[in-house]
Amino acid sequence: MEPLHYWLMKTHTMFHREVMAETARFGLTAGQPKVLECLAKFGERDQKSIAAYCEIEQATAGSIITRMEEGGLVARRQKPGNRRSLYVSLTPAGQAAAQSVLQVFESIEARALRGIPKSEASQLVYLLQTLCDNMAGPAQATRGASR
Amino acid sequence: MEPLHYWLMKTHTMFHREVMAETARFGLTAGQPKVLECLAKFGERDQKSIAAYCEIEQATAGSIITRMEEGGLVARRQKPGNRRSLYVSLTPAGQAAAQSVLQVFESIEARALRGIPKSEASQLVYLLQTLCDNMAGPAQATRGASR
DNA sequence: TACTTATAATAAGTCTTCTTATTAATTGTG
DNA sequence: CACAATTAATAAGAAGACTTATTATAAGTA
Repeated sequence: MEPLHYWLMKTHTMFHREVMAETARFGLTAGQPKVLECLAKFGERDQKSIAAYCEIEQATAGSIITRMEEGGLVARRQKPGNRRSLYVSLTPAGQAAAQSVLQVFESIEARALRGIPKSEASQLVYLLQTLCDNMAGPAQATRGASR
Repeated sequence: MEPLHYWLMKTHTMFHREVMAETARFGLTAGQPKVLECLAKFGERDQKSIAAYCEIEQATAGSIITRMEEGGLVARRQKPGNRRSLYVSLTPAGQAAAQSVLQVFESIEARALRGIPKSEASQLVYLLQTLCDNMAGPAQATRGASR
């Protein structure tokens, strides 16, 4: 049987593929759904924190946001007192797209979890979180070393 | 708390990031570890089936393999009786790289699973497989419909 | 056998992603 | 206050990923 990382990759890829199949007809491209989700959930945000949420680099976020700005989904503005950060927010068109994206996420997730008891779905999320915590930690469980 | 798909994305991204941190010093780029894993596990293979294992498109696999061929990791050849498919196999250098990749995969996976009982790790894989099956199935659980 | 359909790979174009380097602004320290 | 260090964004260049279209080969059918 294939190892854990194979299924991690496959599940993620399939989810992404389903999302794109549903959202491409709104004109969204690969990087955009997550950015829309982020802005819908947290509101106006600077590019650095959008990148962090989406698990991509700042430069990548910047180019995706530029394309979204050109497409009229988001707007960038400066806030008084901080001329360094750029704050990104949804335009009305962006809000509409974001709502569609959230619905698509929900419906695909519901479909993926079909037949799985709620307790096991929670267990799944818990395990994934634990994996992330472990990977974020020191490379070796060097018992007391690290930092 | 973030929804399932967020953790799916994050776990996958972190795993990939760790893999690249360990393999980039061998000169491997992002798409190559999975191709090496595929060839190490299954031996000589045509590009279509490599793409299927890696969950990428054929055209993408082609360009990754071209780069790997230029780097001396793999070789392409035709088999008598089939002038359509190209069969890809590891060179000695590719086999060495593949062994390193398999070790890296194993060690990161072990680290990610630190503290998680074996039974729960199996449960995790089972759940991920179920998600894949569900997503591959019909879009609506139309109770008896499908095909 | 000839024609149609299907299959494997490649080509071209766009977008995503990364890394490294640069620029501008902010913060911290002497 | 002036200078150094940090931080946010952008620029540039390479690789990966997708889509659509093309080419060559193979298979199926009339």
